[in-house]
Amino acid sequence: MTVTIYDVAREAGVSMATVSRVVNNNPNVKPQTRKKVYEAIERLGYRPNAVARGLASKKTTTVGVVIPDISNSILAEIARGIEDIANMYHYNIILCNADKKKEKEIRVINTLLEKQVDGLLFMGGAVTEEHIQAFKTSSVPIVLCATSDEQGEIPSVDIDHEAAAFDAVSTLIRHGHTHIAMISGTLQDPANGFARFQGYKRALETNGITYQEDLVRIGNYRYESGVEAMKYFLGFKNRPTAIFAATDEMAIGAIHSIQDEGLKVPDDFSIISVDNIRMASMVRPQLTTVAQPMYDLGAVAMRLLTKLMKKETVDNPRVILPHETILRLSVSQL
Amino acid sequence: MTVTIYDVAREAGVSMATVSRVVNNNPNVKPQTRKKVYEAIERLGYRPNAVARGLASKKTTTVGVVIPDISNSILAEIARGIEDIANMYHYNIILCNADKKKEKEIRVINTLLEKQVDGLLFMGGAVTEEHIQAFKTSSVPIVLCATSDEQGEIPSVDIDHEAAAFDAVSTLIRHGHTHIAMISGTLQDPANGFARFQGYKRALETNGITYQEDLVRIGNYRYESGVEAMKYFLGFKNRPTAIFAATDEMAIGAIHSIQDEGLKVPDDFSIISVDNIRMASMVRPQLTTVAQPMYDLGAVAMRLLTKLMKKETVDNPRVILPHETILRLSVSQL
DNA sequence: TAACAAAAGGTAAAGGTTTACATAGCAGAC
DNA sequence: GTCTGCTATGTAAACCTTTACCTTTTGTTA
Repeated sequence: MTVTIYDVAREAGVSMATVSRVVNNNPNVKPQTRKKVYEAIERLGYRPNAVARGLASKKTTTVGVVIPDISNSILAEIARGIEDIANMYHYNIILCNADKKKEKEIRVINTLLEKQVDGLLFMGGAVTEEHIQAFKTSSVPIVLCATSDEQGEIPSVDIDHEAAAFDAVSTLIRHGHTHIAMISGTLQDPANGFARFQGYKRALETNGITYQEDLVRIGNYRYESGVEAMKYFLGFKNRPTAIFAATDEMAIGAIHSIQDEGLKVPDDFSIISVDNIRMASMVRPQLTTVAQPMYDLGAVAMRLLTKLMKKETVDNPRVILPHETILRLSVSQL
Repeated sequence: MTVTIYDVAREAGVSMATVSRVVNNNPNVKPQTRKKVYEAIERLGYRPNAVARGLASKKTTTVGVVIPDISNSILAEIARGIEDIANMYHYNIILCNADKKKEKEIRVINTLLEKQVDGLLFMGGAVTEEHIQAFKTSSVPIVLCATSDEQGEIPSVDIDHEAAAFDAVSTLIRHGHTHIAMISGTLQDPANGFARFQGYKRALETNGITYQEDLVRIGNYRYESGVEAMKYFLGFKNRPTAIFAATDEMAIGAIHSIQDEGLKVPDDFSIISVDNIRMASMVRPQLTTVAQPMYDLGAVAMRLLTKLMKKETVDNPRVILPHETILRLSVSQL
């Protein structure tokens, strides 16, 4: 049925070791022999069995990726970066959605380790003590992507969410705004939630603006919650003049909420956010936002992981990628 | 170093076969023995080696997915459907981007088969004779998702793109439009390109409207090419009153092209398209479009594949999922 | 209590590679 | 012609399970 390395060896009149050498490009094979073996492989339609190979060599050339949700456009972009670099280094990707559920995350990490992946790329919500424990049972390297652990024990690649938010709000302030509301994510979420909120607060404080709790509204990162939150601010007698949204999607929701009310962006409200999803420039007015390098986040994380898997020494295992403010049309001088 | 089934067996004072039975939930084990084994597993931190298991059982509980580009939101949504169902049936997914490049597609198919996946889900551009040949060397089932082969030899799950386009254009006609332009994809692409174009033509013909070649503009499915194509139509002395775009993204590009000219949708132009991406309802005016059930496409394809992998008989190996016209605000009566 | 069936557990081979080690062949130095 | 040291090739064990088949134990029935 299945043709094995033995069949090829017999067909080519050599030993199986020689066939193995040919298949693995070991130089110690006479060109003439190599040719015979290739011909036999061709004739029999031999396909090396990567599972057997993995068992014998203890390497699977496969890495596990746990991701909250591949249908999220930001994460999909990161995943593309991961896959491209993985591919470049001849690794394949086993992808697992875990929806930021701790229990599911732990479960897929274990499954992935059972499958003997050569490395693990983890994207998720908070990295808890329980995660760290699961990571510690691993004999293969692990890199955190677009998240990081409190203690900084684990190699990671991320942006500085706090600074990104700080820059966004500072841009608003530089445009003369002082009455600035925020549409935040949940403060339980360390990166997109808490850190971005902290950046907002610090920007206000740095510029001598008093933080007001009622100017912060918690959303769930999605469009609808942006619409919702903005409706709330629209109800104020003393409306803010600018809105900082933790994500582009919520910002776009806010814009439409404003427009549906017959008001204008940026004339009546300036809007800024963090992310720079494709949609940010596919909306009117185009959204001013602090770009996070999504593709690079994935690419750099995967590159780091390849180094770790090859046991190369890495200078800095905790990479912070730069963010960049993209000025478009949703922010104007007050 | 690594703890094996032998170590567990010794620790629990049983044979390795018993450990294997316990791990695989074979009922022929005394509860008491089972408990001893579980305790030994716990004590030693034993983790079954899925690679060895795969070699012995000739099953990897892994399926290969070749996808054009995971960062495309439609495909990411399909992928999510695939992964959810895979997960439900305890399969993992090896994901490979192939960018609709034939050569790359063939290569990853071979890699995936080497990795002994239990099945293959293929999304791509055209399914050529060469693809069919590659599929034929496979001993595991293959399902086409969001594509299909001319000959219909291979199980597949897709929508009827021609009918979807037909319905879209018919909606325009029902609203009184007769001067209808199309922003198409490349006609080399069988599904999103050629089939949708055919649907456009058939709808015109069915309603006694003469097809005019200069009312069709070829784009690349993306926003910018929608903007571009619409600019072209805007240059006409005798402008069309409605636009059918092959994809939502191009339709949104067209809308903005119109708005940037100071004109209005749907007052000056009605716009309709096919897809129903998330963005379609996050844009003003909200886009009327023919929805394709993206998540279900993936989910149903994966479900079909599980049946094939279990050698269950399937009634209909060529599934066409229904599409549905979503009336929103970009189309109005002429 | 004998006889038998079913349940529980054990033994060993098989699965398809890689790889450490051994051997054969051959060129060049002396 | 012998010895040295490569290069080329072969042999066999190891990788960690599953599983077919066999043996022992347990339980049931007459």
